[in-house]
Amino acid sequence: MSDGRSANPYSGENLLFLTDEQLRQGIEAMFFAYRGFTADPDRILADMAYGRAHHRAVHFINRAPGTTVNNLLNILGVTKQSLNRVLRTLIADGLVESRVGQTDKRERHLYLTEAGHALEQTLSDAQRARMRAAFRDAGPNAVAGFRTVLEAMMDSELRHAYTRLKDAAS
Amino acid sequence: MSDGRSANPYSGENLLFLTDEQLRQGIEAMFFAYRGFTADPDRILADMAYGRAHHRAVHFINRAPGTTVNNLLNILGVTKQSLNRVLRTLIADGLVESRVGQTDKRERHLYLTEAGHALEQTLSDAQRARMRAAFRDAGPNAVAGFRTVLEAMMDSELRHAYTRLKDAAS
DNA sequence: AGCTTACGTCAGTGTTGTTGACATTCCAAG
DNA sequence: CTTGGAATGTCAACAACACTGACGTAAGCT
Repeated sequence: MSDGRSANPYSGENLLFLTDEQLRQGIEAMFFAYRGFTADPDRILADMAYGRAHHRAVHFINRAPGTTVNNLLNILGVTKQSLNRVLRTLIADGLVESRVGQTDKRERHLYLTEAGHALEQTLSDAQRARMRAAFRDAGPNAVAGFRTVLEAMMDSELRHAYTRLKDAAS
Repeated sequence: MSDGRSANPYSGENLLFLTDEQLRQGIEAMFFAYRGFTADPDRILADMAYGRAHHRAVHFINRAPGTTVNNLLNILGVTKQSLNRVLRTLIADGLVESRVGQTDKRERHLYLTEAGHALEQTLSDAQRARMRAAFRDAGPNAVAGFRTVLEAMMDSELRHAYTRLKDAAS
């Protein structure tokens, strides 16, 4: 356990927060919390013919309107075939619009329709409500720590994708 | 947004951490971080005939040796048919042992075999390594906040399951 | 004896991931 | 200018893993 890094500001007894038992509790907290995190949208989606994959697609198309399929692929981390099945149903149902690229006609730019925005609102309202309650209960200091740890846990490519989205919103 | 709870210690401009944009960033952080969280075990499991479901089962059997099938069902939040498929392969491959209950012979108590422990070690070593790096980078204060928010995000039943596991380890 | 509980299993279905094959479009080398 | 390769996106088939529903067995409880 003690790796003896002298550059680390937390030394000696303060390293107790890095014991295997602490890490295991962090792992389990992550597991149980993620279940809660997806529970509300999942309940809403269960009534429709959609699943979690549709939610993710709708979320990120709303977040970055006009994004290409390839771009969305990198963010979601699935194969293009997998994403395509989801997009096909969303387009067929009139929730997403796919426009051929102006400069590069190979690209498809994705936009939410009115109905798509409505679904996105419904889903993210539910998810934000839980997040808001958790944030409020925990307080701003805990929220800052929450985000610091999560960012440190991401793969570096995903952290960049996350940062780009974050910065684009400002 | 402003719910005007006077019992809340964070008021006025401090509520900025509860804006929709902040919540959205929390949601995205959760999404990307969870991908990182499962990436390492997934890579290991991909080479075997196992998946994430096997990992979860092995993790919690290791965590609570002798647990019953029903108990595991509640923790994992899947149907018995779903869990059974996983358990059957784990037992057939000699990673998990199922013992008929002493007092109640209807129950099956689950234990990891030597080989089961070996797999659990491999998987949780990989997962803990990432968690440890994230915790160390973020520092103990952030880690405390991380766990506070995650606990607040759980469903209450799951929070109880989580707390029981946590307390049982002390 | 009859009801409930715990567990296992078979059959069928849906979502979501995968690989393989293919069409279209762009671009650059010859 | 043509041709070959790279990039983008679509269609088809398959695997993993969740779900529901129905049924069977053994054991405990009233």
